[in-house]
Amino acid sequence: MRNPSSSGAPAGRPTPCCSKVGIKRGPWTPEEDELLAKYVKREGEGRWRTLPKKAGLVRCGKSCRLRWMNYLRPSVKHGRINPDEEDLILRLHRLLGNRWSLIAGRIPGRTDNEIKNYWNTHLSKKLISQGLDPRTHKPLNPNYNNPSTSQIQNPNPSLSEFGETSGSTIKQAKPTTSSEYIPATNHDDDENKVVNGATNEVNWHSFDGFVMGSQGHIQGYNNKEEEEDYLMGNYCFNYEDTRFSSLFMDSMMDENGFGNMVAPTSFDPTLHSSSQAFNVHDNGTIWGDQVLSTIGALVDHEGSNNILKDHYHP
DNA sequence: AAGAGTTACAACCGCAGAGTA
DNA sequence: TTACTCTGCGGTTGTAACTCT
Repeated sequence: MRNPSSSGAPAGRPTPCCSKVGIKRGPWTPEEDELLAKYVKREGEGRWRTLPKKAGLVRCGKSCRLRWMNYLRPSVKHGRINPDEEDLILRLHRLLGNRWSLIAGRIPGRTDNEIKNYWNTHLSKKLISQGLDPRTHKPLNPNYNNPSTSQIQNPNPSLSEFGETSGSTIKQAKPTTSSEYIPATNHDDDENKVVNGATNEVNWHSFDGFVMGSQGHIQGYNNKEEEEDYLMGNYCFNYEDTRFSSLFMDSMMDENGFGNMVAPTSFDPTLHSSSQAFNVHDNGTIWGDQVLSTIGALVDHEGSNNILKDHYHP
């Protein structure tokens, strides 16, 4: 926390906006929070510069906005970041870098500030301890042999980076690149099988390569109808507890982000609303439209890789 | 028990882009 | 086109809380 009694900028630096005489700084009191929350609920967000005076606060607009966005907003989720969220942060960071607002926009209830803090205090150190550069997610030392990852058999390095072993033998989706992509319509193709090593249960990659899972478990069809829908090209994800699985992300990415991306062949968002397409718990994991927007972001981010767009809008 | 060291995170800063007159 | 304001972003700081010695 900053010292509430401190005021003004250090000598030699431009005067910050909050350094005006009489403008309060530092931690917010419950009374201030209440004033701000009441005002924003009544008048809505925006016009931050004039808000403090109207709300009866002795703060600068910037400070008010920050307090609202990062703490008071009803949609802000308080509490520890769970392992699923952590996994998603890692993967999104690998794709997007330090674009905290973009990352936060895809993790419900979490703010960019919170994610940035969590990254700086936890995840960057975690990657370093695994011998990975937290900026690039690549090995700091190419010769580094991380004992915790060296036994992972999965050919996709991103699986092992985050300790995701799950006890299953996972057959990698076809190593397809955007230029190589061939619509996979033959669902008898063993390449799309996922075999659970413990149970011998066989499931199929959804999206012809993506696996939608539940808390790291690999899921297949819930019933015969789903299987038939899938085979008919009408497949729709409607699991009760479908997560934005890390396997799903893995199957979209290689260490460069997109080289292993596989376009869907049987999923058409124009046929299924996103909420129908992905039915996800509200416990901090991803909703359907966010899955789709994430996919969109992945594609938009690179610009050069339009396989999903092309597939949806040929 | 106490001081030193470390961690977590709220809050501040400067900058850049968008919008507007 | 330019100048100005507003908003949002990412980097950084400072301190309360916690852990270690």
